[in-house]
Amino acid sequence: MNAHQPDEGRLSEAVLRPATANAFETTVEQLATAIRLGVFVDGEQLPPERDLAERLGVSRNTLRDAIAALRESGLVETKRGRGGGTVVTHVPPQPGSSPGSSRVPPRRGAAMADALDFRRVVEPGAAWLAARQSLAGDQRSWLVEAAAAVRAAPDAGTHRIADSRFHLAVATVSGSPMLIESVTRAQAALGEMLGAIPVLKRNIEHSCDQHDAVVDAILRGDAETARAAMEEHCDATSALLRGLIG
Amino acid sequence: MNAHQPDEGRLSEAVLRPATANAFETTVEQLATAIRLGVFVDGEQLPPERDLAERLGVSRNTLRDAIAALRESGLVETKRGRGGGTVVTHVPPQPGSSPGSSRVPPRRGAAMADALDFRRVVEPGAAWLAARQSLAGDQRSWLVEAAAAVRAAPDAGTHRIADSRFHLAVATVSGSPMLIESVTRAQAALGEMLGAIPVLKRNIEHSCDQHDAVVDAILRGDAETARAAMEEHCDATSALLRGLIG
DNA sequence: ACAAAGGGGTTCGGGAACAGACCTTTGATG
DNA sequence: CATCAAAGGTCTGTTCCCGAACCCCTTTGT
Repeated sequence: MNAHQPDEGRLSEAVLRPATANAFETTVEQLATAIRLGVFVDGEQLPPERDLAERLGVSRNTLRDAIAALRESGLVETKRGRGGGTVVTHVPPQPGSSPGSSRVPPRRGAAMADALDFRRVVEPGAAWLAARQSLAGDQRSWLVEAAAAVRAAPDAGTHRIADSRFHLAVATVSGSPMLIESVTRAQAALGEMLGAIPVLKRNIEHSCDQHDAVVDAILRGDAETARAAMEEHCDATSALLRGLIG
Repeated sequence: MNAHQPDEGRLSEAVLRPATANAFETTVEQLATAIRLGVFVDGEQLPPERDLAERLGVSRNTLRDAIAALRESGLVETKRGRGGGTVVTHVPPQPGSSPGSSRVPPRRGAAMADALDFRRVVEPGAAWLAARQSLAGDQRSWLVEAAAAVRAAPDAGTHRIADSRFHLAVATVSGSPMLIESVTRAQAALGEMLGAIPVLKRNIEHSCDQHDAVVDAILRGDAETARAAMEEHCDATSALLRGLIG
């Protein structure tokens, strides 16, 4: 109300964030996201509970509850005894099988737009930064393989996971933990919607070409081109998604 | 170890984040950061405890403990009764008064580099996005005033706060909550170090000119120029900071 | 056959956070 | 001057979560 400081409440509203939800839900969310993004692939996975709990900064008890929840959702299965453990049994759903695409949650529209904008900033940023790093040999081949895996994906579900893995790989080789987390959050936020994109052969091929362009530029150390290529890529999927929402 | 999936552990290591610290510390950190970044200016501030607690997603009890901690650090003072409340009493420290600049924490080097990289991505991104929004009149004047306030700052401490406020303002008008949070985190991570930059008149003037360039481009809706200007600005302070570390 | 080891499964006490009601101070208002 | 309302201050029962020890299952190696 004071003309001298017209921004009085705005900054505090924008900056003060609602902190953290409870540990159990956070853990479930985190693991479920990791699985859906393909951080853990199908088959035998997941570190022992004691290790995983420590890495997630959560007690083993809480972690176990979270795993139990995942088990009841059919995402994982658990076996006891030596050599046992929790394995991922997630077959990604094929889009189109559940034609609920038109059921756009009323309130989520803003969140979607936010995630798209955010992604459009951080993913090209990660590509740019990655291109400026001097990458080790295994990192270089990792990128190439990740891009190839997307192209080789036989069906829509596999494609979705391979795509996430590619984007996370780019973020990871950028070497900035804060950027990695940001890309993860963007991917997680978009995950559901990206799975709803109708999978046309043309779109996929185009997308793969863009991946290759990104990898190529990163390997050449051409940061500006890497960023531009990733921007193009984000804009393309962004356009598809916005079309779905209307 | 498996040649077929050489990235096995890498992604999970990169993606699984250590979750949350305890609520009390988080709240203290959040409020202290907000104050040091100038979200709450000197004089009378801070919403009533009940409101603030709700906005931070924390119980009033915990919030009160946090405020008590701030009070003992001399950041705020509290008055009871109607019209009372908690007011900010923070005079930002003048750099150079404590010549501990050379005491670079041994382990923090990596975190610093991370924050600088991250900022170099998200701040220009925010400027870019802000330029693409159709801004309301009060938002436009807010930007102009924020930039002017930096120029008008009489001393180093005031300058520091005005600078944060400017960058947060840019992020805010970008309209993306996820970006706002990212910029906040970057500013918070760099806050201490930025305060250690020797304040040469030349640097400050240059910095202000860059601010103006950013605002100008945003107001003109020239996204690419806005981003380029902000990149230049980030690179400039980045160079100064890296010089301090060696 | 047996023991060792590497996993998951279970239990329990203590401490942190929460929700919500209630008390106290103090400026404003009639 | 009396009263009210808007703040901070206090108390209590409950829920969540952690830490750590302990138990049980299964494979592997001798």
